[in-house]
Amino acid sequence: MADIVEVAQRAGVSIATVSRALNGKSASAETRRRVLQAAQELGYVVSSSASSLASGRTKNIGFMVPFIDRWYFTTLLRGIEAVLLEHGYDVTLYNLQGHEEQREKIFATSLRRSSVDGLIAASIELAPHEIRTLQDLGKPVVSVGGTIDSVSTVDVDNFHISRLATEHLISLGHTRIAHVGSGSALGSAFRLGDTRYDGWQSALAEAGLAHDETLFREADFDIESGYRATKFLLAHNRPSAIFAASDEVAIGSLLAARDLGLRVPADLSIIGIDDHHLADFFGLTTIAQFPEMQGQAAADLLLATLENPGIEPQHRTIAPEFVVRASTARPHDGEFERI
Amino acid sequence: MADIVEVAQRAGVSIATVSRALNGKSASAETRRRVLQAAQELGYVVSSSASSLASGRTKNIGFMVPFIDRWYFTTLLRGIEAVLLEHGYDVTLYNLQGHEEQREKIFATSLRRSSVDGLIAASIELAPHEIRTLQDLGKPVVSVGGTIDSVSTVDVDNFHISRLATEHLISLGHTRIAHVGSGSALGSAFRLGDTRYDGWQSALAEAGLAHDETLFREADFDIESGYRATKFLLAHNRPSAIFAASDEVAIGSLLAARDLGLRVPADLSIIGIDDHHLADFFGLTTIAQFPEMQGQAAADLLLATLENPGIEPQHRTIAPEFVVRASTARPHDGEFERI
DNA sequence: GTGAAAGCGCTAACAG
DNA sequence: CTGTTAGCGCTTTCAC
Repeated sequence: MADIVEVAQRAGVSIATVSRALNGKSASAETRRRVLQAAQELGYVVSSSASSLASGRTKNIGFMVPFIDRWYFTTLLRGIEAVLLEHGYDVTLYNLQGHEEQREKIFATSLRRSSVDGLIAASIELAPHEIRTLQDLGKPVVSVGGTIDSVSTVDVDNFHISRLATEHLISLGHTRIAHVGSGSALGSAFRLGDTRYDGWQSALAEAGLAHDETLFREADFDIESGYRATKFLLAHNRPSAIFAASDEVAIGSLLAARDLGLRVPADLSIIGIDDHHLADFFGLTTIAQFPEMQGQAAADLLLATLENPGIEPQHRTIAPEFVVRASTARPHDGEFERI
Repeated sequence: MADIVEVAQRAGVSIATVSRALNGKSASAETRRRVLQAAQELGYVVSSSASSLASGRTKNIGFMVPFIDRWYFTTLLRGIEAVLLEHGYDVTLYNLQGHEEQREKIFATSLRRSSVDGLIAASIELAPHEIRTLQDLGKPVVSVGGTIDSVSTVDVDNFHISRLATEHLISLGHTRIAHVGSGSALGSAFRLGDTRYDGWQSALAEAGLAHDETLFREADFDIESGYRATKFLLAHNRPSAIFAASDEVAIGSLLAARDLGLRVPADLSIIGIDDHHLADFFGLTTIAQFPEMQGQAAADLLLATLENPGIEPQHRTIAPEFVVRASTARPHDGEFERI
């Protein structure tokens, strides 16, 4: 593989000039053209290790997630990738999902051997010493779904979203509105459970609806958990509507309702959060939170910080959007039909 | 961040000795202990770019996928990560899912700036010039779900798996066995569609069942597509059993059957492939193909090649496993009940 | 705008 | 087993 010396010879300039021309630094138009052409002809691509060693920049950013096998994170990743790749960055994945030792290794070694220029951390609850490690890195970090102080953050307003969802149900005339969410299994990874619970409570209180804790049921953020929680709810203290903390949970609710012979939305309204790719298929009313956009925003913020190290941490909130489909209606109103 | 010189001073040895001690090369026990301690005390971690530049090894491997937001790939990734991280490797993701330019950039730049020591490519249909690029890299590649010549490969025997699935249905007494799979949208990315179709045909022929092309219906590898294909099948030429090319497709079939008022398995048996995490929830009989194991095997092969560059390309086939749940039964046999 | 030269922090011979 | 030394291939002053 050709190196910078060959390019310099072919272009008839010094290697310093090649470096500058290729990196968009000062160089005459003609020189730049010749260098570009020589590089092109030789199929030259800069060696990342040499470039990193000399410049301190790796053109690589880390993406840290508590899980990778969930729609939210892979979708986030796609948004991040799209903008980062366009700017010549690769992304290496730090998945905290594995064993505890795997997690320790990531913090103790992977992150510290400075193979990334910055980090995007998604929905992660970090231990104090882990946060210290990140800070000591001295590298820009942007947090998505924000749990890290004094770094740029992109998030959605979960409290607001939950209120929107609950208010939608209230406006339809529901008074027995249940909430399923805030599971414990993800408790240490997500912090949004509580916020969503609070938004639900808040909307209920504002509408003058009595607090009824038996209308809340815990579930992890997946279909199966939503299914079980809903079955319990429906058997014990049947609500006329359910606000599920995610679309996957809501799909579980949908399936549970059907297994019990209830019609949605005639007998039970269901609303989720996400606009998961399955939401359309299941005719689920939901509140879109655009993870891909969140990823793009996070990447943009990181890039901005990389280009302007002195910049203040910024905060970007992605606006949610209501997506009305067929899973919500006025109580006992059968005019809607699922799929 | 401390560098190797500091460690050398603190340990009272030369930097070469530090390097050796840290890399497990020859060094006396006592020296190694002192070096390790000094490094520990200083919080020293080798600079990856310096190390890469000097050694030619990056401790980074690339994982290339046609999509990232599918169960199969994320599960594969988890297997890969587990073994790679343990051996001190990071993994950077090359997702070909984006725009065409994104794909080109990955091949033209990302892969060629030699920031990885090797590559694991999953279920990707590569263009000839892309294969050339990979070969020119001169780096070990292992392919999962194999479409690349002369590199180590791990896969499952899809033909065999399809036969197993179909034979199961035949042994139950079914004679009208449909197949839904082999979608076109993924046609360029996967090659397993055809193989699965062939296995189905083969088992049918061997059992002396007449070929009936109307019992085949195309679907992409997701729930919605499986749902639509099954609805069509059920309306036009109703089979007594369906062999779905993946569990997600099978779940679509399950939902379609229910929406049409059919009971599974009393009125319709359904079998999938994967042992997707939702399979258990839906009571789906399936054939497990263990993507996590596939990932581990791929990583093992890659590591072996990295340690022994001269090694011959190897081929590892992961054995599938039958998982009998509640979605298959003899025709008209109602003794099983879904969930 | 361009070239010469000094590293970036480490690894890998080569001696000893 | 250990120290000395020569790079690895670039980027970045510093002069010109």
